[in-house]
Amino acid sequence: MNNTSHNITIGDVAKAAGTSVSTASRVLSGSDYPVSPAKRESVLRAANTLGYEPNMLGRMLKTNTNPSIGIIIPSFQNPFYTQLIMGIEKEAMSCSYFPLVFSSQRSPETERNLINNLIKNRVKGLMISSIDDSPLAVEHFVATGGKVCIFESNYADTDKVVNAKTDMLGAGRTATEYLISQGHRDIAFLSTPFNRASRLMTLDGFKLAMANNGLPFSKEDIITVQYEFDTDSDLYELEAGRKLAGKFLEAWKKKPYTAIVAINDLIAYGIIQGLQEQNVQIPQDISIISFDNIPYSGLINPPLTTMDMPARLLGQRACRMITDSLSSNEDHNGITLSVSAELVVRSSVRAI
Amino acid sequence: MNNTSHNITIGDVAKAAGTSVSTASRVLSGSDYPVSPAKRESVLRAANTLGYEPNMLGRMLKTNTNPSIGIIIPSFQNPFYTQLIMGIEKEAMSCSYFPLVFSSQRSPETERNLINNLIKNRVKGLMISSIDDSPLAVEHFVATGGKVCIFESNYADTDKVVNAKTDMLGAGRTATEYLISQGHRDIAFLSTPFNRASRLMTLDGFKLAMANNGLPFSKEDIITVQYEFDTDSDLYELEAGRKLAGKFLEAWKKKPYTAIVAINDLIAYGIIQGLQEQNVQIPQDISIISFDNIPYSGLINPPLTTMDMPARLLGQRACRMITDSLSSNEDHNGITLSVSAELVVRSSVRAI
DNA sequence: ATGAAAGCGCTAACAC
DNA sequence: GTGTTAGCGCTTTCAT
Repeated sequence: MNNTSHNITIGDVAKAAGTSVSTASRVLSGSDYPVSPAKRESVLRAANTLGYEPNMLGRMLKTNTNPSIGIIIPSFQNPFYTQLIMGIEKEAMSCSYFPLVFSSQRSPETERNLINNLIKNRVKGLMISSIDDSPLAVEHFVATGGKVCIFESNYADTDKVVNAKTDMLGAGRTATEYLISQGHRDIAFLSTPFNRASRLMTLDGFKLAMANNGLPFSKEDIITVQYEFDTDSDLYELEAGRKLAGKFLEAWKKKPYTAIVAINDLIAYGIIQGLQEQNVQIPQDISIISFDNIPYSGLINPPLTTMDMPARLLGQRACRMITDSLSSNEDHNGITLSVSAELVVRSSVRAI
Repeated sequence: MNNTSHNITIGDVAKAAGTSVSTASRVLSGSDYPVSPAKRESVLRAANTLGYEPNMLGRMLKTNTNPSIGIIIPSFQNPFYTQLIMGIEKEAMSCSYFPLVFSSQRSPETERNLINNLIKNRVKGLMISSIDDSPLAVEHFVATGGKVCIFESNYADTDKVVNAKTDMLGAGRTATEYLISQGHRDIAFLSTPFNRASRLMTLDGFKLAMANNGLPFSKEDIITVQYEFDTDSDLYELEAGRKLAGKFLEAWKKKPYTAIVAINDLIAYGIIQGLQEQNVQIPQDISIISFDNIPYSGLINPPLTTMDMPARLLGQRACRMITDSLSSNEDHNGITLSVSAELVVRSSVRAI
């Protein structure tokens, strides 16, 4: 086979089939425009013997459409996002949309570049868990006529997009109430910074549950670690969790905590690891609960009690919103999709 | 801002700048063709005030190039692939190539579709961990002038591509020798089917180490589980591992195994889980070692002794091969890139 | 240094 | 039902 042979085009096919390019196009593009069975057949055969592959670039340029939808997540390392992607992919492919998955690597700049590239490629759908502090890039995307779905961001919800999230207020509340039901009263809340709306919601759920049960809590009960970073070889969350464990150990000297709520499973893994290194037993010495229920949470020591977040389902539903508005061209902006979390009891919380 | 306003093109910019489209193109496309500073300036300003975004579709169609490289992995769920992606991404972006990541979801058909879509989009670089039994799709890709790197596949290596892998023979051997050095003589090898070349290599390493140490082994020592499948909500490997545990328990009745080598960490997690459910203690009752060293392996119970595979490094190096041959247009086909694994001792193997 | 014009591969009027 | 043709947005000869 000759590699230097020029790319074969629809014109070549038409010539070989003895038809016009329009006819060839009509059959090759799957148009419903009528073509006689005979011609159709010969076009198909010609295309086949020539090994014709349609050039999507030409098609997309002409039709000003792009059957892809862009997906941007902060990291491939966190199974929560990975499951989200899988939900989106499944839905997208079933609607013949092409999922284009990118990681911003937790860099706002990379995220902006990614969005810009999407614009340049005339991609019209975007689903994103944004880590940028500004909605500008996303707004730019919608200004060019794109539909977007935001899963998470550091800025306020806007009605120019569809928002999709798990009900973190409810989840935070349920988790905390479970701790309380097991007899815990002195509970610490360990988290990465509250620049993410979702983390704030979780915290609000925690506060609500405490207040509803007449349990006091102070600012000192809320422990955060200041810097987000992406180490090259490790899970960032594990590092953060270990740092959190260190800070908690300090706080523990001043107040007899019996339980921890951790902002997510990965962070919890890090906390547990940090604590165990200091010989604190879980759940004997301290209980811990968190959020996500990623696939490893039943495997670690101790098996983690956590709130299951239906990431796939969320991805699927959210994707449907976008594919819908892409094909119908009527948007669903301003609506907020919400799925709720469910308690999964394992062994990291003990009754006292 | 008016959403129905037509897309602004290079022509619009040229008009606003009072230049020809050629001049506008020369500055906007970053060409090194000489343009007077004055004109350049006015083009830039016009582009900026109009909010011009170059249409990559037009550019790619005209230049017959696509600055993207396609990446296909079997699943987003396995952290090994996830780390591989991260290595590739890093390298690709540093060379201004755009990484396009897809999951075949372990479906050969999906994989073929994905490859075909890449061809249709005139993407010229492909890095793949293939699960297809046939190299046809990949060969088709190279026949259209593409460069490809194969990490893993079920078919024989070809010199039409660059192959990149971890030295599984060496890894299998090292792992087994470690077991032997700890006093183990009756060792079982648990794996998903040997349709993957890499699994076969690992097995060969195992056999080699056994033979070199004068240790007998029979077919019965090699335990596999027949079907690969992708459950919707769980890690396929965990299920497979649990099944493997069941089969091993049977075999154990007939032969006093003291150690297991598992084909990878995720499978090992499943095996451990299955064994622990039957109250077998690890490593007291049985030792286990595996391959990958994914980030969770230090966290599970017991912390897993495993061979660390430098997935990121592999991804990075392999990507460089492809970007190189893409920009230089001289290919590196036929060469095989190999990185070697390293033993990480934790607590799942005991000396006897 | 600049511009006019051809053409990448495709689809969609429009005419027949 | 079929074919001719314009043109999507861009780059790149080729003149000047």
